[in-house]
Amino acid sequence: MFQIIKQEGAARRGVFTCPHGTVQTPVFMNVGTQGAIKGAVSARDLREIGCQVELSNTYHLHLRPGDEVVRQLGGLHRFMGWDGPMLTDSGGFQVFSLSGLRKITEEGVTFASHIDGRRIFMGPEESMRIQSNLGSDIAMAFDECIENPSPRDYVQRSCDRTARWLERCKVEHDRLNAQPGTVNPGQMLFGIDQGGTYPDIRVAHMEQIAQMDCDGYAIGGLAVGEPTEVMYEIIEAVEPHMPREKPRYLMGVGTPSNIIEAVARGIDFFDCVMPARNARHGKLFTWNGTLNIKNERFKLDDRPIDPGCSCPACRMFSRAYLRHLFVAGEMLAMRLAVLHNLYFYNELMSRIRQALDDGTFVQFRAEYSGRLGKVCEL
RNA sequence: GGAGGAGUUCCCGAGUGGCCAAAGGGGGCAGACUGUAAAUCUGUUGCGUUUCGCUUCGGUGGUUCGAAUCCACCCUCCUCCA
Repeated sequence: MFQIIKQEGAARRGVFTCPHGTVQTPVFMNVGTQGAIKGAVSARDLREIGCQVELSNTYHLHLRPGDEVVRQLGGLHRFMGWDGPMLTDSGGFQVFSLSGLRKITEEGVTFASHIDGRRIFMGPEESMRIQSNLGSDIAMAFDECIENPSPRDYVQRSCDRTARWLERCKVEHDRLNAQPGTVNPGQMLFGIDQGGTYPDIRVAHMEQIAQMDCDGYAIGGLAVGEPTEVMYEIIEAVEPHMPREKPRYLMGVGTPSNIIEAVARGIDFFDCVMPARNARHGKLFTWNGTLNIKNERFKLDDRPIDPGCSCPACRMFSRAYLRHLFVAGEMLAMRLAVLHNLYFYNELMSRIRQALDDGTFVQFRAEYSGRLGKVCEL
């Protein structure tokens, strides 16, 4: 399933095989929560911007249009027109992001739908059932993404519960895969490490779930307000306890610099809403740092966003034109910006893989880790 | 020609004696955003030597301790009647 073809320090260059194709790692998964990348980007665009894995969300698709609807239409791949690898997040992040609208018990989580307030119960079994109906290649375990900061005793209790939930996920997942008529019987399951900023809880939880033979392991609950250095320390603490031969996924991270640093610490999979959301808000990534395309300084700038980029936006349009589209509130502004930022992220991963192939990742990291987070002055 | 009404900061628009450098919107400028309740949110928007000073509410003059606010004249615009 997962083959490591090269290693440089803790960094790994691998190939992961899914029912819908192989994935070259390290990889960034493009987030299309409701079956679409926000900003008018379709599955058709994903190929052009170098997307390998598309990510969608269990909670959101369960509410709309309903996972049963998606199942009847042949699964999410067919529904949204994406035939490549796909991961579905479990709804565990919504336990965090919709914290004002839910109640947690041992059984699971009761949400008040953010759309109409309707009560939605989701536990490990429900999350697995929904993800099975969606037919993704990788299902994520149903967890609680714990807010930061949280008291130690709460984090401990939550992690214990998340571990019990994983056992239930595993049982239900295996049962559903074995059932006749399952949309994607080859669907895999990734477990998720939690533990807030407490290294010992993190490690103990990781050791516990590592024994459950998941297809991959994720570190969740990071980049939720803790300092970046703390995030790196947690990754360093947990990484040695993650199974070597299985893919590692750092959930919801992050900035280009975060990704480079996490690859250096042994992570293979990433996802983040940042490139898409920032793009919609006019903040663009370039190889010389970030820029806010809405800034007045681009009013007469006839150059592309990034001269070194060959995304659909940079191939045809100037900064001045893009700025105009943003200021004028044209939809095209967002679409072009999102295409650019996602292209950039996918290209970033491609260059990371190339550096690992060439054995030059150390140099790559030294050159770009700091630079990509700075403001682009050019 | 007659009768009414109106001129406020970049724009629209509140304010009818001191708590007003002046509400609220818009526009402008800038910032935030990390498993997406986000095409969202925040800050700022007269000048300066910034717990204070200066200039500003069509113009000029006046009343008053104090005027965007009251008075006189003037300028401009709008509506109705002839």
